[in-house]
Amino acid sequence: MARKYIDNPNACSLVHTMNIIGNKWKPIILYLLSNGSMRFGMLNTLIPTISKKVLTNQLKELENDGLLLRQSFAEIPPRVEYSLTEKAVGLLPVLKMLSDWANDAYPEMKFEQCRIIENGKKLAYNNVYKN
Amino acid sequence: MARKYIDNPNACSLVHTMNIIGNKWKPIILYLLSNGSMRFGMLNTLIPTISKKVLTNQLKELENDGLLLRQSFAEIPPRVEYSLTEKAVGLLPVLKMLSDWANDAYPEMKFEQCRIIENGKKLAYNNVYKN
DNA sequence: AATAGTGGTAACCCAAAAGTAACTAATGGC
DNA sequence: GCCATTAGTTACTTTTGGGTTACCACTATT
Repeated sequence: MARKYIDNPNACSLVHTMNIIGNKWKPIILYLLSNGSMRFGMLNTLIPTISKKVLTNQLKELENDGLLLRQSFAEIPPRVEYSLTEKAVGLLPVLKMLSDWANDAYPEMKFEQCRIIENGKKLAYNNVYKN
Repeated sequence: MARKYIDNPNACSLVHTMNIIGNKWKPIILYLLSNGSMRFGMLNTLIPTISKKVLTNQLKELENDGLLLRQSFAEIPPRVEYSLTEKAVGLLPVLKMLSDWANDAYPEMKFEQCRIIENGKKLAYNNVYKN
């Protein structure tokens, strides 16, 4: 009687990956931070539809999972910089592949080019997220 | 005054990808089906912790997004076979990279090897999911 | 004296996702 | 005549994720 093997050596780690980044906001956060470190308020501005509470929460979880580095400066008003860890940097090419896949698999969707411009101090990215 | 560009040409398609596969069950379903087509009951058995209602739902969504092919045979008792579309096959290497990344980034987790064995007709995979 | 600016937190609410248990249709086998 | 079998569905409950508003601490600026 023949044996049939169903082999998923990767299913469990895949589940883990999805637990870490498979939600509404985290891939975007990682993508934004791939441009370099960024302050909390900047992230909040660049993702205008996220609430502060949720952004705080996502950042905390990403930090706990070792994907983000959080640097808090003792200044007034406060300044907190978030940046990617090595782990997270290793994930970027895969995220790129995921988005490339979508562009390829759903050409009819013509995904927007999310180019966001900061001009000078604050006004420019204000302009952008107002649009 | 220097302009600073924050470029995410991929953010939107990435969001789309996450909407399609970024949840608890879908990557596992795709991974299981990468071994070939499979019946509803088999999927239900191999993912013992999913409820039938949710499995039905996930399969329906995957089918609607063009990742799964559903073949229903007019037999009694009913037989329904699910298999991957070309789109989904194109996604497999990326899923592989995601799981490889987790294995690499979290070596301390020592993810289980999810090897599931079907022996003959039914008993074997019964044995497996009972464990 | 008042206000703006920053990175949060606390209390509360809501909708969507997921889980549970019972039920169905149609047939073959006992 | 009765049960097992399969791929669901239905109705109901629970859990989760996310959203909203208000508030705080501390200082520089007006």
